[in-house]
Amino acid sequence: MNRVVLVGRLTKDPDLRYTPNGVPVTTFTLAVNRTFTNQQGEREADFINIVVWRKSAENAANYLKKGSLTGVDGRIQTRNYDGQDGKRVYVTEVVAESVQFLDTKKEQGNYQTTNQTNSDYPFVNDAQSVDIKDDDLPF
Amino acid sequence: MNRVVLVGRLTKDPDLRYTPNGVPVTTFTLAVNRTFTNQQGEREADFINIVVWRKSAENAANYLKKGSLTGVDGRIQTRNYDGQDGKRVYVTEVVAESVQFLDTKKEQGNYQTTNQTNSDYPFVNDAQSVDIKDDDLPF
Amino acid sequence: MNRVVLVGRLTKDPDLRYTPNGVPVTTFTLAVNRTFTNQQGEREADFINIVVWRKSAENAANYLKKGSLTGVDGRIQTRNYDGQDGKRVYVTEVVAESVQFLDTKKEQGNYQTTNQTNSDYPFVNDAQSVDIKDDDLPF
Amino acid sequence: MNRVVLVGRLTKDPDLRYTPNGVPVTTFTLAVNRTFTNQQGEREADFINIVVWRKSAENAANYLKKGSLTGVDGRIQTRNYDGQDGKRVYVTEVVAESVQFLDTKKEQGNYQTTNQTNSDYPFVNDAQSVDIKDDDLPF
DNA sequence: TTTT
DNA sequence: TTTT
Repeated sequence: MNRVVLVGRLTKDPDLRYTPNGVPVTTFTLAVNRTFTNQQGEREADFINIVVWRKSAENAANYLKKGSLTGVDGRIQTRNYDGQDGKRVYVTEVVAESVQFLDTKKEQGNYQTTNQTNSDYPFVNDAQSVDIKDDDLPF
Repeated sequence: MNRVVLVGRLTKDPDLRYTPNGVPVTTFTLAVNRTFTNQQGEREADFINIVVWRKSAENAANYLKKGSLTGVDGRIQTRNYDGQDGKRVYVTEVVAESVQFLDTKKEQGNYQTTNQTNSDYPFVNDAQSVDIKDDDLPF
Repeated sequence: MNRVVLVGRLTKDPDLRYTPNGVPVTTFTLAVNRTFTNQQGEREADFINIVVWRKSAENAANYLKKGSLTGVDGRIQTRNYDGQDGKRVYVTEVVAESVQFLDTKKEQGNYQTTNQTNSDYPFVNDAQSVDIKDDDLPF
Repeated sequence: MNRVVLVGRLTKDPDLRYTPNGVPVTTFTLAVNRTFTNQQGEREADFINIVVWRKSAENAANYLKKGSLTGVDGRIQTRNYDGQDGKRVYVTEVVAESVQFLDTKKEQGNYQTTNQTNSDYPFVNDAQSVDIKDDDLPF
């Protein structure tokens, strides 16, 4: 059981790339405002890295931009790789299964489904079946 | 909106500490098994760092140990601090609002509530009202 | 563990009432659009009844209206009572712990915390400590 | 956005049926203990109806029984039909996308994915693509 | 640095 | 009894 739901705004425009096998992957950071204030009475935010695969990746890249109010439904993923300085780098990010565009009049959503092979299927998802090379991911 | 629900097992015994003002804080890592297998047909896990505050921190330290099946309901928090090598360190972790012990017969739960001041309350929570010094946190 | 997160639109203006002891309670129905289409290629919705207590109830009544895009974080509650025709009526609804207004520029949120006694506290919540008489609830 | 996560115990053995087109569907009720107590100091539960489709339906029927500790990840669905007394009946239930068996040593999970047609796929899901006749559902 |  |  690993479930995450977030609503926040993109800190920058989304970043669409392709894996060596041509699978689209979009990354962006969501700023999610906290519901409480800190000692100084300020409302802070958490900055959460999001990864979206396949058709949803292309939709996110097309419809989202810096500042877009966005809902994300997905799961937390951890991975690690060797940094350029030789030390191990640990990454925690959210793999989106669904991205909802909340700024538009019709708040259109994109759903993906897990481990999909048949890609002419309308709701495509997750792409854990695809090799994720660390350097394909911009985070 | 920032919501996380996890079920997994502790990778080690939990670690209970106290802030300078005496607030209990427990940390542990949850291994959450994935529902799908990788290229080699193996089932992998995500390793997610959890922070629990106040009464729930003490309960978690008392009732959980390495391997305990545990449910966590909380939110993702990001923070950063200057590492000993001078580079900025970015941390993503889950602040638990509720921890449920799933191994025991009665799967007893602990609920905390946010920004609580009155601590003789049975379900105490979150402690964002408390100064969190980075070096109080073991992650 | 009982967690619900929804984003949808109010089907009507919210309904604010008070319990006999003067506790505010607001109810409304959220239309949550599905991510998939039915046999006829239409996109349907689920219509989910929401209950909000205390300070958040008053905020919801002030800031929300028919059509407002709204996020809800809460839990599923079931209860039953004897209907006027003598048969038992079973109700399933969502008790909101947090309501987020997604239409406004600052998408202001309201957080409540559970079983709160001290009510001059900024984030008040849930009111399970309060007697809920069935006929105080409009559903 | 419509997400539900529950952990609870089956109130009875699960009920496996098949739609006219042969699609397996299992239903059961989860008793989810509340984290707080009522006026009398008792800990109550919510009783939530769950619907599981396809492969997960068969797995749930095989592995779960009355009392099984079970995690459910899914979405709230509302529907209505004409009751035998001529009045409209309104139903709120949770359609499970994933069911996790928490009693077993390996807490095996079952994942489904949405709107799947190709059923030799390992993680099959949701079956909203399938006609749901109201009288196929025991609730 | 990882659990069953 | 349903929203955009």
